[in-house]
Formats: sequence, C-alpha cells, structure tokens
Amino acid sequence: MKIATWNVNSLAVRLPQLLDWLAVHQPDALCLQETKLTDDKFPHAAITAAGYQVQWFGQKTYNGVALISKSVATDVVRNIPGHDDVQARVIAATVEGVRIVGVYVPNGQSVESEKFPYKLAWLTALRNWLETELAAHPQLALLGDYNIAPEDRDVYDPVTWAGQVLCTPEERAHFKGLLALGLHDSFRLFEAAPKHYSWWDYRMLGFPKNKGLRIDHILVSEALKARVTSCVIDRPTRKNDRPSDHAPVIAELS
DNA sequence: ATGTCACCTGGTAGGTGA
Repeated sequence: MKIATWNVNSLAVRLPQLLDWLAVHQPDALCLQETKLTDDKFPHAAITAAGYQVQWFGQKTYNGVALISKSVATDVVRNIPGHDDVQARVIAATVEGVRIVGVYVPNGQSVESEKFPYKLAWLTALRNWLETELAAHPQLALLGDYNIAPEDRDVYDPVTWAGQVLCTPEERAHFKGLLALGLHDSFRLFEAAPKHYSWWDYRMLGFPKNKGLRIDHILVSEALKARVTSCVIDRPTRKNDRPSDHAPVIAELS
C-alpha cells in the first residue's frame, strides 16, 4: 500500500500535474492540501475519470483539503470534531483498513501575529482528537503539511530560522506531543541526514540552492510503523513547470 | 537581497497569504 501527501498550492493550477502524478505513482491514498477551491468547483470528475475515489472539503481562496483513494474511503470526517473552525484544514477517512488523517496545519505567519496562537490552539485540538482516533483506529497515519520543521536538521539555515515561525520551540513541542501519542516520523525511520526538505520558497532561488524546510510529514502509529518499508520526498515533482512550492511525500506499507 | 506565486477585489494595479 502506498500513501502520500502533497500540498498542491491551488488545485485549479495543479490539476494537470496531479493527474500526471497519479498515473505515474499510483498511490492507494493521497492527501492534498491548499486546494483553494470551494466544494462546488472541486474537479471530482477528472479525478474519478482517472480511476480514483475522492473526498473533498474546501473553502474560498485559502486552505482546502482532499483525500484521493483507489478504494472506497469510509467514515469520512471533515475538520476536527468539536473544534469550531471556519477554515477547511482536515479530512480523514478509513482506506483499506488504515485510518488516513490528512491535515493542513495553520502556517502561523509570524510569532507576533494573532495567527500564531490560533496555530497553537489548533495543534492542541488536533492532538486531543487524535488521542481518541488512535484508540479507535490503531492503524493510523497522519499526513500533511504540518508547517513545522521538527528539528534543526530539517532546516537549511537553522541559525537564521531559530525562533521564527515553523521552527519555534512551541511548535516543535507540539510536534513532539504528536510523537508522544505513539506516532513515528516515517521519513526519519530511514534517513538521519540533514538537507532533505519538502518545501522551498519560490523566492530567492530556494529550490535551485536547496534552501528549504522539511515541513510535510507522514506520521504513523505504532501498529503501522511495523508495516512502513520506505518513506521518500518526491523532489522531481518540484522541478515541474509551474511547480507547487511543496514536494509530495510518499510512504510504502507492506 | 522578500528576488515568487496564487488568490481576491475591482481593476487594468494593489492587498493578502504563504
């Protein structure tokens, strides 16, 4: 089973690339973030024509998530139950017996912004909900754009980024809180080295200079960890014409 | 060295978010 996540930064722009990507990689489940489409405009027909099931949850202009799967997705949940939020950031469902939770964690903008406490409160709500999800679904994967670089080795210039949003101790503590639930960072099961990133700023020649951050993650539960045989960042997709600023992340399960 | 990209509104540019 192959599961993946990709922040497409506008599905209206990236739909042709998505269809190409599905044909090449044939994932069993793919979580999308930043679709930036209201539900009435979601291109479900093109995705089903490609042989996939799809669940979606969007809003105008910003955010928006979707879950694409080869087999039927059941018990679909949109956003965090009990956590009032006008922003569309979560879609979860069960695919082939695995609970797939796709998230677009708030960016936070800057530590001084009012968006930063919103991010931290959102992460607290996510953790609390996941605790019950994990109890109900021992085989669980949490995939998405976390907008958190967990450690300095996930940052091209840790000195410059120290204390800045995506790298603050508070955000990293929230990431560790997710690990404390018994989740494991799939990528780090196989690769300990720095300089592996999933996002590169469009500005300042970020990608050509490999000035990036690893902020897109696939965390897996204890039960699922035993099934993970690989986890890679799909850098070539970041080289597309009109690329998203994020590369997909892919994990293989036995 | 904030150098890009995508969205909106209300334009034929400017503001916002990432």
